[in-house]
Amino acid sequence: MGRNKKEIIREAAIKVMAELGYHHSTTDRIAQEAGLAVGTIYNYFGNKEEILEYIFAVEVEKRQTAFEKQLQSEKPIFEKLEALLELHFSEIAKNIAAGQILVRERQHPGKKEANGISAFLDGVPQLIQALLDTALEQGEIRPGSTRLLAAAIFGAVQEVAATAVFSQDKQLQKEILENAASELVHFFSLGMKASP
Amino acid sequence: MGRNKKEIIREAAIKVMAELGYHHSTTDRIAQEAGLAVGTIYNYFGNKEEILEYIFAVEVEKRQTAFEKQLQSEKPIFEKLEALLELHFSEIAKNIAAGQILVRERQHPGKKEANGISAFLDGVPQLIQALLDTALEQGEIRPGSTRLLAAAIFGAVQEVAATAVFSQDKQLQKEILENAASELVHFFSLGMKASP
Amino acid sequence: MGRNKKEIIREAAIKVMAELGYHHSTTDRIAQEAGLAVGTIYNYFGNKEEILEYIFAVEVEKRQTAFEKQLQSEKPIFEKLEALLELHFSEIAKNIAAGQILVRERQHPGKKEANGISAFLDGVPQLIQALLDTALEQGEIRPGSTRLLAAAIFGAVQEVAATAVFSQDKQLQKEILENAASELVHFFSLGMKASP
Amino acid sequence: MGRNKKEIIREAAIKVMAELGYHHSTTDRIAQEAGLAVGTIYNYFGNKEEILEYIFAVEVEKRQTAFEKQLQSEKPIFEKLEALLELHFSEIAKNIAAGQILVRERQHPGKKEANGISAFLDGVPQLIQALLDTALEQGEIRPGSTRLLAAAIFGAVQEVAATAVFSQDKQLQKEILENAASELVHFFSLGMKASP
DNA sequence: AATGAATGAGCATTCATTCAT
DNA sequence: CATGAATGAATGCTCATTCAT
Repeated sequence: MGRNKKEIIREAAIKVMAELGYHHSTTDRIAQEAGLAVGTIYNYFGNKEEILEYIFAVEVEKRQTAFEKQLQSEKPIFEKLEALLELHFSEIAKNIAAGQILVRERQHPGKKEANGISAFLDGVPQLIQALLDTALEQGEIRPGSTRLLAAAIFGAVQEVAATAVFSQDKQLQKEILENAASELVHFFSLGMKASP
Repeated sequence: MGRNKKEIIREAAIKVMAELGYHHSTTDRIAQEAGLAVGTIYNYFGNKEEILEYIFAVEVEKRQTAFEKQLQSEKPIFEKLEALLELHFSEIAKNIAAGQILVRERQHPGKKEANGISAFLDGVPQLIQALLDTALEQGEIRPGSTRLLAAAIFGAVQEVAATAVFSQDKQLQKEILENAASELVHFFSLGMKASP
Repeated sequence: MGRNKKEIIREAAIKVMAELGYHHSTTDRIAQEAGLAVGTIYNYFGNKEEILEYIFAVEVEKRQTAFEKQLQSEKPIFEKLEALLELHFSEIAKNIAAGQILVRERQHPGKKEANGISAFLDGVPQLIQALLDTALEQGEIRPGSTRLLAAAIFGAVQEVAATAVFSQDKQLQKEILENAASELVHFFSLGMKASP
Repeated sequence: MGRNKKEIIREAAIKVMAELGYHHSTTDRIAQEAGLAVGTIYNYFGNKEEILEYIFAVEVEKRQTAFEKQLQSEKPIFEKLEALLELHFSEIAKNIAAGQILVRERQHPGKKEANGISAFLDGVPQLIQALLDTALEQGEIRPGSTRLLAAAIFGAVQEVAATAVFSQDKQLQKEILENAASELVHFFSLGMKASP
């Protein structure tokens, strides 16, 4: 029951924050969207920021297990990566508004403690780096700074997702989200250069 | 004189916004940092957001001519790209605070008209795409969605820059900024895959 | 049973209000301290203020009978007074927290009807005045405004009690509470002036 | 000019807080009473509590110099005391509303640092005690706990003032305020007891 | 009677912007 | 042009009270 209410608030907040951005989203507006009184929000969240953190946390959790599964699998790195991106983009396709938030909000006002936001913005790059480190040991990828590469990959994925979720053209949006995983992995593995 | 004042405000705003983020930066604080009265700011900018736009606009302008020069040159695409990134990262190295803003602020609350912010966030990917389109025609790169690739490249660059400018480790920061251009272009051209 | 619950709430409220003051004491906090649900409080009290009134009322009642007894006794005024203060300070010593409330809270936001609070803040001075009026008739005390003297005495007692109950030094607290009655009566009867 | 504005706010706040009590006084209401915008209040005070502190501080200051003068004079203790009370009650007579606040508000939520409120509630009793200590050394008063006596005197004065300022009967109010000083000092020096 | 989730009026405080000097 | 005091709409959050279960 309580879970249900918290869920209602999360969904309302996603709708509102996707539309207005975190800073222009008021707690009153979120409450209204949720069909609840403002006070009710504060029975489930300590403050406005915690709502955003929770939105991130839920999205992170959705990807978490998949991530761990792939990390431990024996598949070649690029297959792992593609599986992860496939999941990521399909989740975004299922919830464009959440995708907009994931891609646009960057509040780390102090970056205190581990919260859902830094779990995503900092945690995901770290996981990617772990993936690359393993691949490097296995000789699957060329030598290079896995830290830098992980950042590059994360950024690339985020920006492609951003392009999709903020696209006005719904057809284009769908296309990008469907093809992004394979196109990006292709790009990440072989680069853009035409074969000689 | 006027130009000078506007410049003073821009620099003060960069300092403040880099530290506090756009939303937590007050006009009073910026005025204080600039050694001016708040009112004076409004003689040079219509409102707070215009300051941010101007910060972006100036950074865009710094890269503009270089971009156009490269677009028209006959060099191979990856040399062009590397030249551009070299410039970009060296500019960031010269002004870390400005880099933090470039990389963190994403206010398109309506994305009204063309402003300095969208000139960067939307314009740069478009320019990259133009670059790729030309390269594609020349057969320098494999077929593929240049739009998606352009977004990926822009995102990768932004995130690597973010890693650098928010790094506490100044030595690491310097390293990343120095090597990012060549490492990224290498990555973009040939991918990560180990050669067989 | 019901009586018991009301008592539990009163005691919890004393603990909380002594610590936080009336205005910073929340009904939730009181309920928690009482081991009850907030709603339950409202089965025994109409609103938060009534709890405070009840606290005062109970303390007043404890002193009431003693007061009446003394009023009707034939003892000299200062013996009566000392007996009353003795009772008062020993009650406070038995329940410091209640004493803190008695001494610190002064909500007469309208002073509507007769409630426990005004029964204490207004009633006690009136009773003292009655005592003095009798003594005056008997020629036990000098002529003078008994209203003013009653107020002075009440205020003096309250402030001495305040000094004690808010003292950090538990030893000092005990000392004050033990000696206050006799010292104050001495003071009230003969004043401070050194005998010639 | 600024001084003037702060003064206007202080006076408005006295009016409002005397009527409604500190906790029921809203900043909006104070601003309205002052003929200013709420924001303006915050140009002169950090928060609502500081207004109350300032009210106390100003009242304290009015009595400060007189206090110091009397402390250093050679007059007999009871003359000093009477002079002080004379001042105190005449100040209250000049500003009944301020007197109501002085007598009713007891916010020491933490009693952090020295503020105007504790300067009054704690400071004045200490000053009285210092006065008594000197008198004791001089043999002007009987031996006894000057701490307790100081508290008693302070409380007596406060309560008599309270009786006056909250009296509906304006004539009575005037009378009390006029006679309080001499009546109280008489009481303090010789007590109430009828001479044998 | 007991519960405690839901309520929403209420309020302190912030801060971009204005404009008289 | 420069100033900075004044403005007041906007907003996050609290908490006494209610009421369906």
